[in-house]
Amino acid sequence: MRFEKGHKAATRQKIIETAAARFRKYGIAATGIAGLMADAGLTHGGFYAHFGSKEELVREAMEAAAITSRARLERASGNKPGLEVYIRSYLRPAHRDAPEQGCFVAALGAELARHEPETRAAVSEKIEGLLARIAQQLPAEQDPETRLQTAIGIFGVMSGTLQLARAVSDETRSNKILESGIAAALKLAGLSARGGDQP
Amino acid sequence: MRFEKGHKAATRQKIIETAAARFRKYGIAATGIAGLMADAGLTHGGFYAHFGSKEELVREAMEAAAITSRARLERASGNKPGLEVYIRSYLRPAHRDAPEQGCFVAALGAELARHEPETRAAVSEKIEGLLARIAQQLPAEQDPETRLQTAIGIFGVMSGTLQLARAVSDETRSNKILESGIAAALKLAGLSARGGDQP
DNA sequence: TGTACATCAGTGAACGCGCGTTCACTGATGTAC
DNA sequence: TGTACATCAGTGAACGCGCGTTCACTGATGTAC
Repeated sequence: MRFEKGHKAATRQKIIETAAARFRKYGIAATGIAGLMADAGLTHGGFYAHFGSKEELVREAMEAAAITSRARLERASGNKPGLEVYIRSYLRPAHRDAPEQGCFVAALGAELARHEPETRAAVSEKIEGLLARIAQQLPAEQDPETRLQTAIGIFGVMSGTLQLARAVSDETRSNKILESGIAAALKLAGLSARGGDQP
Repeated sequence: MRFEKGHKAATRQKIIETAAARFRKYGIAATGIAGLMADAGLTHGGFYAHFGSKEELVREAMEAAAITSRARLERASGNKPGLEVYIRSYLRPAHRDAPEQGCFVAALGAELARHEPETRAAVSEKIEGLLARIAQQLPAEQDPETRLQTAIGIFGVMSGTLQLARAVSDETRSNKILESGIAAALKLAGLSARGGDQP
């Protein structure tokens, strides 16, 4: 072969990662195959040697993006107050300003809900996994059902306020939204929202 | 004139309302002018007699959609526990299943964040107005700043969990997400989350 | 009251463009002899 | 060690299609005489 072993797999991975970034930055419908492939340093014709369709790439890219989200949470849970670190990291201005490297739910949630059942199923699975992982970070004395319910509220407020912060154009007001999101998420998690008035 | 007085204004309104529905249902990028005009019972050529560009229609349609959101809140605040009625109405399965008539933030939040500054400014204004109105429903003893912060958390969890509920394909799990969203929003609002254990 | 003309909301063909997808081809390398 | 051939990841022209936008035209009505 004229390419070293593993070359094709590496190219495929490159395309997936480029797509995961572009989809989150510009939206899926607004991202074309040709531009995407050019971004990955290739021409558009080669695309179908790697994927059966754009939709198949969407699925792969969302799985890749979900790994990032999972890593973000796992990095945070190394610390003692893992959930608080995760919440604060998620609602940082840096995350708001870099959707291409950020949470795929906040960047594409509404758009993914309109995709094919197969794509939605794959996305659902990733979301449920993330929610379960957040639930694991909650105090163990609560029953699993309650913890999952709390986790849903926490993640809902996180992705919801991140989107609000991205939609609002004035930066000061946007920062205020992020702060309010942190306060709300911490309150739901039963963590101090005001810097130490609870143990 | 060969059309009765007010005919053009009525047509314009028809286009705006059709667009407001289609944008929320299919997304803005995925909605074409021709299909939109056909839906409104017209041909595509007439579009530019009413609007300077698609982007201008987006702005108009979002303002129309915001009026719906505002009406939903105002209808709820006629009742005594207005905010609770609003929260429960927002997180109903019927709202999840009919994005075309629902909240434009949950349906298009992430996509709107990618539009032109002029559009974003118009959308921001609507969002801030909605947040202020929610804040007004909160107990008056709190200072305005705190109430706004709480309102942001409440609306964040509402739109965030509605989107999660739309993204997750299994209906049972989706309903559970809505329930969890209600519980979280009520908790943030200081209202009973478990059916009456607070006054 | 009856005809001629002005108005203008809406029509539909056409514009250049980018979309997702297909396919015959290229050309650098590995293998066979 | 040197040549001939097979491999196959990537190329780029081409497909039909729908996009946003433009524009010459239609035709029903209101107004002028």
